[in-house]
Amino acid sequence: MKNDKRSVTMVDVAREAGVALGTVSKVINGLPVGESYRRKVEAAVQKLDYHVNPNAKFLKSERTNTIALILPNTIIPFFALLTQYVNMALEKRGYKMMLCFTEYDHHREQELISMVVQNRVDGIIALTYDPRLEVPDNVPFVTVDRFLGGSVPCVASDNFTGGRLAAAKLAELGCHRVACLQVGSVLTTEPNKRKDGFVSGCMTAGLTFKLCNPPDGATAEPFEVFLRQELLETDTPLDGLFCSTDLVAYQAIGIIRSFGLRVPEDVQVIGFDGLRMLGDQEPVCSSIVQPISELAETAVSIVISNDFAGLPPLICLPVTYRPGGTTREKD
Amino acid sequence: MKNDKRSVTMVDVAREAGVALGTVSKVINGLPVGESYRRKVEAAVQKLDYHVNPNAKFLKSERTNTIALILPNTIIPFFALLTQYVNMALEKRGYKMMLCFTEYDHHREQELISMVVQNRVDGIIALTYDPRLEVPDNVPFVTVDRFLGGSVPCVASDNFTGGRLAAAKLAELGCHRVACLQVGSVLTTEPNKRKDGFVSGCMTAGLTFKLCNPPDGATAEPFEVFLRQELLETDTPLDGLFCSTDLVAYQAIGIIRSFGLRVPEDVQVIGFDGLRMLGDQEPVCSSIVQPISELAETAVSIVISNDFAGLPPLICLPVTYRPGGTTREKD
DNA sequence: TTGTATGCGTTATCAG
DNA sequence: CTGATAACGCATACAA
Repeated sequence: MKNDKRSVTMVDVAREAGVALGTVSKVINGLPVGESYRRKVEAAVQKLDYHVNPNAKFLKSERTNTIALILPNTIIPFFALLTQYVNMALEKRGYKMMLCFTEYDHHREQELISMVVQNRVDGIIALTYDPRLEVPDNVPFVTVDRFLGGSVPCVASDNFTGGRLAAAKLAELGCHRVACLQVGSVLTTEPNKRKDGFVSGCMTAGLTFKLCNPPDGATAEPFEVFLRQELLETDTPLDGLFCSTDLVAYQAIGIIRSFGLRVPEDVQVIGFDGLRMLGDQEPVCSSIVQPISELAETAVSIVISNDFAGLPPLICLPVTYRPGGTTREKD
Repeated sequence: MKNDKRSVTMVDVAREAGVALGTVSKVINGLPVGESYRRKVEAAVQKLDYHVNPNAKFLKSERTNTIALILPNTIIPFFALLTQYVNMALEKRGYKMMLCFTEYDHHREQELISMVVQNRVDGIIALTYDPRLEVPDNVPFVTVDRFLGGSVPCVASDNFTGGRLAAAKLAELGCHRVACLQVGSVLTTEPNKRKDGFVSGCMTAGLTFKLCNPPDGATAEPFEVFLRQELLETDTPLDGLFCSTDLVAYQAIGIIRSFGLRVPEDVQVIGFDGLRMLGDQEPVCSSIVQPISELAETAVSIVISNDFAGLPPLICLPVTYRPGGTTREKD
């Protein structure tokens, strides 16, 4: 792999081709130029293995062809997938991605935004947790799953409909007494609507339902208490469960089985996300699948278009249901 | 969040502070400057909210403060973790990460290397699969888990010792007839040494062992055939299993249980990687844990130092054993 | 249509 | 120690 230490510039190409600097620039940028000149330049470019220096280019244009993606981490599968798809969507459009991890730290969220703005990114896609996040007004900014106000476009799955769908499915699968498990969130993030949709769906389907919505904190303790109460210490035990996240579903299933009950025979469980074990193995559970790829595509195409004019403040993408072994499907 | 459209430059700062451009530059870069001048400049910087334009800076310095990380994807947990830790290690040192996904495509691997070189990255960290990968000779290049030849530093876990450790553990835990499951790889990647270490460990511990090393291809079919043979259709069934990857272990455990056998009661299983379910839940299995964070730190510090002189071609980092519910620990 | 000259924001070189 | 001034590589008005 060759690549001269002293990088070759347009001047070198111009000299080699025997034309002027400006002509080379035009050829490179696809502007009209005499055919014979074009050929000479192209030959020289080939010969010298010339490539434009992005720094110099962007110094003039004030653009960097870089979009920042800000999210908590990449350990959580949903974030990992989002990262991957955003990267692909950007690459397809000739953009680079600047990846930033917040680790759920509100302060870092704000710092990182300043940082990437200073780095002159052309846009920001963010999945943050600070309800009072200050958003730059001079660089395109779109959020994923966080509605920060009318002026900041938010791309999200149709969480409400997803919740309704889960309720409808549980009813269809023969459940009568169901519950919704959701990790708290004082702030009104979009995913919170899953619960609301579920409630709505239960009412439509005539299902008896309970809610368990402990405040934040990663422990599964409150779920265990709730499930013990509603599965063991009652004579009308639950037979269906909707969890606001596949991760919650995973924990819940563990708890249920530790009680000696079976999933899906005794309790059917539907999660939300559509994750797979270890990334690409079997589904974690029956789940409302988020269209992560489309979320990424949409978010990217919005930041890049930079046309926030006729845009609805909240763009909802459709979700689908996928059986995953924790429900009793008919067939 | 304010940020003037027309970005403020050093010239503005100089004018505001009433000093010369060069002086501002020195203050910004921490070069010696008269105390009174420094103060004036700093005040002006504050007042104008000035930030250096990285493009302009790097245009001169021919550096970008960016390191490329090239790997298959971020869906596989090991890659996701590596991405995260590399990012952190880079950020700590004031570098940015340019993330590139190969999707295991040899051609893309090569293309991406060219691409990032053209983008003037200051170094490359790569986890690739093309045995004949062409490595640029003008930009620092270090691999993870792939030994490409003496001149390219490779950072890897101590796979051999890990394999030995697994064998020793299985022996210690009372196994007598064990086997090693490894997904093939014609190429001699570092992880292949896990099997070699395991063999060595078995000999040391006096364990009877078998190997199952099907060629590539993601299907678990060959493992099922092998396990059926060695668990059901023999009168000296295995009682211990070492899998070259937690993912393989996960598949194997599924197969074993589908036979009606129990893990760890009937068969103890040790994997390799130290992954956790859904990113941060309980361990996938008892496993030889890779020090992913240290791998990242090491790789980063090497590319950045750019001092490949006295460097051993292969840097092995120590692994540890961690019980994860698929072995019968004493306590 | 092609070539020339200038500027983008910094750093670095040299005179003061 | 400070302050002009010349690059850096490219784009682009403007002149030829």
